[in-house]
Amino acid sequence: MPFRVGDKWTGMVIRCLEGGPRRFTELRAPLRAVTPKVLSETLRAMERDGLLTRTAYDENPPRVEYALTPLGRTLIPLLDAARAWSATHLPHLLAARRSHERDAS
Amino acid sequence: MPFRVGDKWTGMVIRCLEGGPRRFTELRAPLRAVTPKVLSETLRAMERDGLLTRTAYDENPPRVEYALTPLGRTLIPLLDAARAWSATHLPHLLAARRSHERDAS
DNA sequence: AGCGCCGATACCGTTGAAGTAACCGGGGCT
DNA sequence: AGCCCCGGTTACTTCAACGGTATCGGCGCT
Repeated sequence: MPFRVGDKWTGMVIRCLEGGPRRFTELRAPLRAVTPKVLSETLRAMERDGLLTRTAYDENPPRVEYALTPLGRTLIPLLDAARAWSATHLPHLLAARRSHERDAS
Repeated sequence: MPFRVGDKWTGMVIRCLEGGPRRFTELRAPLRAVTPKVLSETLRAMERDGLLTRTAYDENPPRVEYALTPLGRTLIPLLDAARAWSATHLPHLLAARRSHERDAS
């Protein structure tokens, strides 16, 4: 794929926007670990790819809202599928990994 | 996710193994661009995670077969879904990207 | 002896995503 | 004046993935 849904943050941004538009700081709150720089890079890349829209309101304090486009929403089922896979199979994978660590030790 | 299906090669390896076990050089052939080093790194990581098995036959010349485990096969539907998404929506995404490039120029 | 096959491994360099820390401007509040 | 809020930007650094080239060991073939 020529773009990275597998980016560290793209998927989580989509999850946060599922329920409707969110502001920059509203995105930062649930994603504690993301720095403003990385978040703004992620958002700009997603806007460039037509996955979300950025709307600035000329108010005070400034307000900027990010919202998924229909194209962005088409990714939700894929994320759901990935999440379902993780719920079902990730324990097996981690168990396999641990047993290999045991072999090595 | 704590492991990278989004790795550059993991998905393609799964595709190549869908139809049955393959040897190291049989994997290299369809994946022309992959160097032996990167392929063996990918395969070892996948084996560690229980996605495939490695079987060495003590013959001459040496023969090693890689085969998907049941766990590895559970990823195939996800790859199918990703491929279907690409077929349907990737053109839209690329079109959006191009129109942003035009804005910038 | 020299060469090739197979399945790698060693060493080293490049690249790009991600993280860290600091700062900015415009407005309002005290 | 000094501080906070919001929505970022800039410069610098770190780190793992990826890639290129060279090489290895065991064996057989000629």
